[in-house]
Amino acid sequence: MKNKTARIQKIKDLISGNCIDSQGKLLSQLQECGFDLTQATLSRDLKRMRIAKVGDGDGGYTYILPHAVTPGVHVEHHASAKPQSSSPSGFVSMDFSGQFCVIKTRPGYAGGIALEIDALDSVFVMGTIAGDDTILVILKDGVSLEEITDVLENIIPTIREKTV
Amino acid sequence: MKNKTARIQKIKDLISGNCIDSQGKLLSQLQECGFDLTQATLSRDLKRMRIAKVGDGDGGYTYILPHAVTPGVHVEHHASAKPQSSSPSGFVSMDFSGQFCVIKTRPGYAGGIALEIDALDSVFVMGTIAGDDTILVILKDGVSLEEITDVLENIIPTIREKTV
DNA sequence: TACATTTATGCAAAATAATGCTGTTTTTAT
DNA sequence: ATAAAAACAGCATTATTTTGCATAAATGTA
Repeated sequence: MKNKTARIQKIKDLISGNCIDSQGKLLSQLQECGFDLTQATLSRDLKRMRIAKVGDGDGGYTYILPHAVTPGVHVEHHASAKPQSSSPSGFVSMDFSGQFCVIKTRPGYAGGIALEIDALDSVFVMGTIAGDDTILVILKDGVSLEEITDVLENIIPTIREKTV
Repeated sequence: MKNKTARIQKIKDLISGNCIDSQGKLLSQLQECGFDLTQATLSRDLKRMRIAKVGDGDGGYTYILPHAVTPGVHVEHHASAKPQSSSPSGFVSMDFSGQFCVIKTRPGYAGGIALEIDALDSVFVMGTIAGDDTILVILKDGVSLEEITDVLENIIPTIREKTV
């Protein structure tokens, strides 16, 4: 076996960092990084990792990391030091687009979580508006998904796993 | 064109209700339901809808809607269970601009209608926030008036006549 | 240690999915 | 209303992904 664990980690990095639209491309990048494998193995890795290829809304495709899938529990391999969700147990998912970010919560939690976001007093956030189970976060012009995720991660540690 | 809107809706129903692991199977089911299309068209539909195929954690694959299902109970909407076009009598008007769509309702109806919109689970809608007589629908970047109208028409048949 | 099991992989073939091109239908603009 | 543009969908073909089979590496067991 040729270091599967490191490979898996690298795949995650590549997927989340770049726009990859085929196993062939991903394979090349992995090989450039020194991993020695074939496309068949990669296909099996992706299957196990529940990584999927989806339309990117702009004519192409892109691979994405999984988000809470119904059957079973998703086990994070390198469990590591993620502080346990001390916070908003009401958080459900996050979606980003343009100048906004929409956070879905369990019914009734939106207001509370919005307050926490406001309290962060981030320069990236212009403001929030909360309903019962949805929060609209209005971002400063030009803020990226990466940036806002970094901010929100402070109160929702698991946010990266739930971002659509 | 052979009723694309209905087909799209049916695809969602099938995807969320069953475990489908290939376009071929999905195609068969659609055909059994009376839809006449080819695999090529289906492939394009899935791309536009951002539906993805992922490992199901049990040796197989399954197609999933882009919005992860809320952990816990997942209520499937069968065609029949669709919030009947009770033509929300509370609907008053719709206004569209940029990445938003504002729906005016009769006092007290906003929450209910927003729920119906959420239930559509449309790829075009990031979320909704409802007050007492107004619903703010946050759209995915780039969604057109035409697209969102098609979606909302499912629950508000008369929407085209009331769009500002 | 020696043997049985399980897990990983490569290879090549099979199965699936994506798309270029083209004729139509539907919209939009004039 | 008519022309021009955009959206759809089929067919055939190409590209990509998945998998059966066989082998090797790791793990478990007596």
